[in-house]
Amino acid sequence: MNDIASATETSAPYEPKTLVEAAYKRLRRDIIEGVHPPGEKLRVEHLKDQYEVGAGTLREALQLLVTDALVVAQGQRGFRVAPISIADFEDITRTRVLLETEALRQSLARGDDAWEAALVASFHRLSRAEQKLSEGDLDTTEEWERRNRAFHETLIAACPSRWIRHFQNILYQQSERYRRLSLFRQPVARDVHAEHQALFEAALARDVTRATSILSEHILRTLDAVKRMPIDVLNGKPATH
Amino acid sequence: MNDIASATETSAPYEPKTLVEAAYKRLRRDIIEGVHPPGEKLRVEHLKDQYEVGAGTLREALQLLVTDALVVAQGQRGFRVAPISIADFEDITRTRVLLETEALRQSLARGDDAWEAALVASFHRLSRAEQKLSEGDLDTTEEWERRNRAFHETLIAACPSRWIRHFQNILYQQSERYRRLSLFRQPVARDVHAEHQALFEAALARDVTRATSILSEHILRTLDAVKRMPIDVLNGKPATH
DNA sequence: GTTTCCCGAAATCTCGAGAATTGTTATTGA
DNA sequence: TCAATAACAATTCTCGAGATTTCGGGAAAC
Repeated sequence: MNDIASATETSAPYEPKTLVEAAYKRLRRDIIEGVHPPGEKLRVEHLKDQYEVGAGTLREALQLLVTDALVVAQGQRGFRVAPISIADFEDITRTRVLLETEALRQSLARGDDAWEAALVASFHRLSRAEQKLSEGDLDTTEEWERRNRAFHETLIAACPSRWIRHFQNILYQQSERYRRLSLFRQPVARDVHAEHQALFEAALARDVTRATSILSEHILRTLDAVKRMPIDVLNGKPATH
Repeated sequence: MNDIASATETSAPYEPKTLVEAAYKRLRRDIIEGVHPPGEKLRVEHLKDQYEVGAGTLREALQLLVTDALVVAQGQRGFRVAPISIADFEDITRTRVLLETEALRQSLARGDDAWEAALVASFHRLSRAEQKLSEGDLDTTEEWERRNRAFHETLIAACPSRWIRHFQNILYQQSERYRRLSLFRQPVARDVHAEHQALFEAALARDVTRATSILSEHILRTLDAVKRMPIDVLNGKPATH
């Protein structure tokens, strides 16, 4: 089978069988979480010690990250963490709406009983995490991340288009980076659970118009949060400065 | 600036400054043109001689091709030319319609005088090539390829979304591979020029509905051609067998 | 006749060192 | 004091060789 985006696939707990992939995953995580802030120069000589691999191996991992547009390679001047900007995030968000609503449309048209069951299950898991979060248990933030992503993935899981899902994965990854970088300023806020609940019910009812409408606004709402980001973050400074 | 897709950008005559990029470009071309048929195993040891680079260098070039989904990397079992299938091409085509019509919509809404001028120019160049082609001059096929792509790129050039254009580039590349592989059976056919003419006029008139409609059908029509491909091509055999 | 196991060959993956390019600093001259 | 040039240092890019893993054929066992 033509397994597009095996590199960015996250649904299956894929076990990295090579050092390149292992380094790739660790690097990707560190970039998304802001350990390597936007614009930072990624020197191979320094990073190969930190990630405990050879120089050539790390280079390949960096090339893979260019795929996800998390790293940019400049001619003969090495690698750099992809810069960020409000315009870019706006682009990401609007394109995400375009793709994700189409995916949802197709998913609602094709989803069978098994899909419905999976949706109920993942919504339940997400609800539990959101409940704990609202009770002040901040340790579950990490877990909520995963369940949130899982819920959104399940929503469009019945979409038969591998390409749409592939592109959607890349964009989700990108927006996640922006969201992480803006988190410390805009903690959780919003009644996200209510939005998820409405989305879930509309999906189960196969109300395409309503579901896509809710999903659009759900995604677009994150735009405001990021637009209020402090400027120094956009310039690639570390979040703590 | 966040230069997404520097690897797949083709509009600017980007000069490869590193051996990796040079090998990447040559390999990509050979894969699209069918020199390396779908499913073929890409052995580093053999290819490094053919492309006159080191083993590590070629590995990096192959990793870059994974980005474009022209090559798939399997765990510890090396690289392979991405397989093809009718289902995959159908997916590619429909997703292309989704993205390219949206891009055209935005482009028509934003295109200024300079864009109009560029569109007139590229359409003129394309028309000339199509005229020569209809006169039986088969040497211009290569040139027609470029001008056809240029025309379609100019159409959506005023679309401000880098991400949509990025994804569109990838999909265009993919569909080009399918088209090349099916060429020997379905040479040129269709009155492509008439379609281009109608598309051009609708775009100049800023008739969004008409333009997107024509573009959709224009893209979808290639589906039929590929669906009539001989089966052995789909199985990854060389086109000459 | 079919399956299983084992071993050799081939290919992949990984690493460190050398050549080429870029960015910086110091020196010279006006 | 400032601009231009030249040498230096740092980093990137490239290459070939060694360790690990996978693939294929053949013999033995059931």
